[in-house]
Amino acid sequence: MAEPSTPAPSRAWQVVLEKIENDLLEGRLGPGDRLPAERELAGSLGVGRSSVREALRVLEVMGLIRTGTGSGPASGAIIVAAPTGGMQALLRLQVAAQGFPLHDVVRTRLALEEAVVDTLARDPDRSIRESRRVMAAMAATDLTPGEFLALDAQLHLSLAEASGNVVISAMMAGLRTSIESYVRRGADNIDDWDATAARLRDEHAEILAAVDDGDPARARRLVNEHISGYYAHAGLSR
Amino acid sequence: MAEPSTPAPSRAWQVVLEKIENDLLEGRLGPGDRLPAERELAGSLGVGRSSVREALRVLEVMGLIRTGTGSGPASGAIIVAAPTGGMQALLRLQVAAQGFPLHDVVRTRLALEEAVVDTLARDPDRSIRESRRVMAAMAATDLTPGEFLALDAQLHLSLAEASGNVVISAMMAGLRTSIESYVRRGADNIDDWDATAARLRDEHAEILAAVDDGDPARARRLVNEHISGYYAHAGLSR
DNA sequence: CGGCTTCCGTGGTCTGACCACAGTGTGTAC
DNA sequence: GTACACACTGTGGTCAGACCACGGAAGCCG
Repeated sequence: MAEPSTPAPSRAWQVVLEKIENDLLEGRLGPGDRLPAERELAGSLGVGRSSVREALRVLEVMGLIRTGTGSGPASGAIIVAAPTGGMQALLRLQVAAQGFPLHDVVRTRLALEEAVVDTLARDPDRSIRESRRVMAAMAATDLTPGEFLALDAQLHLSLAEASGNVVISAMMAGLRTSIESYVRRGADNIDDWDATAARLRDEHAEILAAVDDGDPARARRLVNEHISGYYAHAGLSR
Repeated sequence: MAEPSTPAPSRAWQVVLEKIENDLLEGRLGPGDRLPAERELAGSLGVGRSSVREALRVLEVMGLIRTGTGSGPASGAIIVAAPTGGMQALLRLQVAAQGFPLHDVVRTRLALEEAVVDTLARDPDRSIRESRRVMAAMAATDLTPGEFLALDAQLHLSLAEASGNVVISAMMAGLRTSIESYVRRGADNIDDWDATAARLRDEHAEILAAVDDGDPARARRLVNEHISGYYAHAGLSR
């Protein structure tokens, strides 16, 4: 069986990427560590600095490193492993390039969101205090649709974070932002916004109640109706 | 409310990325189209060619474009929107950088896999012919653990594809490869491989049967036990 | 001792120069 | 007239070198 992880790095920047990934896997690099300077990396790997920079750029956009100028501990490329940023960029671009149909994004969000409330309902130890706080903020009646939707996003994201799954949190955040502009546009299609907002508030309360009651099935059903209902109402169902 | 999509692109490569993303969103670019030449892009945007290349590198790793040398229709940067590659790279790197804990990856896979069989069981029109074909191939008794696991991955992926959700398919493929090395290593922890393989075969058959019967709940339960059972057996549960 | 200046190493960027590659066109030999 | 060989052109891939802005650190001077 061949080595799938080393498929002949024909391009110089792939050499850099691979070297860093290996250092990561072997434990030579970890969160918080600083990468060697670009010029040094280029010299030690026998490639040009521009190739190093292309690899670092990829890592930066994927949310693995953060780069800083100047000197001191905050300078250079530092492993941060911030998954959300990378997932957001990937999903946003794929949706823009029509690699990810809007409908599939919504369906995926549905699946993940159901899993989140299912987990929360099964585990009474998980704290959803942050979610309650956001929900309280949404009770204000003088919110613009934009503000309301921003809080709504925050609420759903806080639930994902409460479930304690970093991967799902990152995916949810990414899915959400990738369709953000469509959601905003969808709000314009809604005639009676106040009534819709009131309904959404009620649904949120019901979902949290189901979680508190430890009723995964009900929470699943409610969250499904909540999301698909909104998309249908905003004319985004297809 | 500010413009979240244009947060002051302080870096030159961000200008390029943003320009391409906007062209994508406005429909000026679409799958199959060719991007302007690097030198031309650099000139029209007022940035250096190296900055253009950094942006293109990001797009390439994310699976949005494919670059080719030489001349003719296959040369240059072409929009391909191949989501799987980008998702694989992202998840693999994030797991390597410990941004995504193994346990969360497995739990996410569980959630998505359950959603897949749920969808398939609810919709009798979905064809799972490919999945049956792979399952038949797995019936061979002379497979090495590596071959068996490769077919297993193929089977699960084919189910995701049968569900017709590109996003979930890409995520599943990415999650799978991101933990591939651990799965392989886990196979070594199993004493009686033949017995394990036989059990996995049975479980696959049961899952497909539940799908055929149109029983989403049973399919969910079986697929959950199938996956978490294997990880527990291989000592990867934590 | 305190404040200021200089220095140095970092990433960020641009420019120009090659190379390999693959079509295209042209010229020449037959 | 045809067919083959060659140079040409435009593409990405890469490298080297030169700046710049930034920010800490060391040294200098009052």
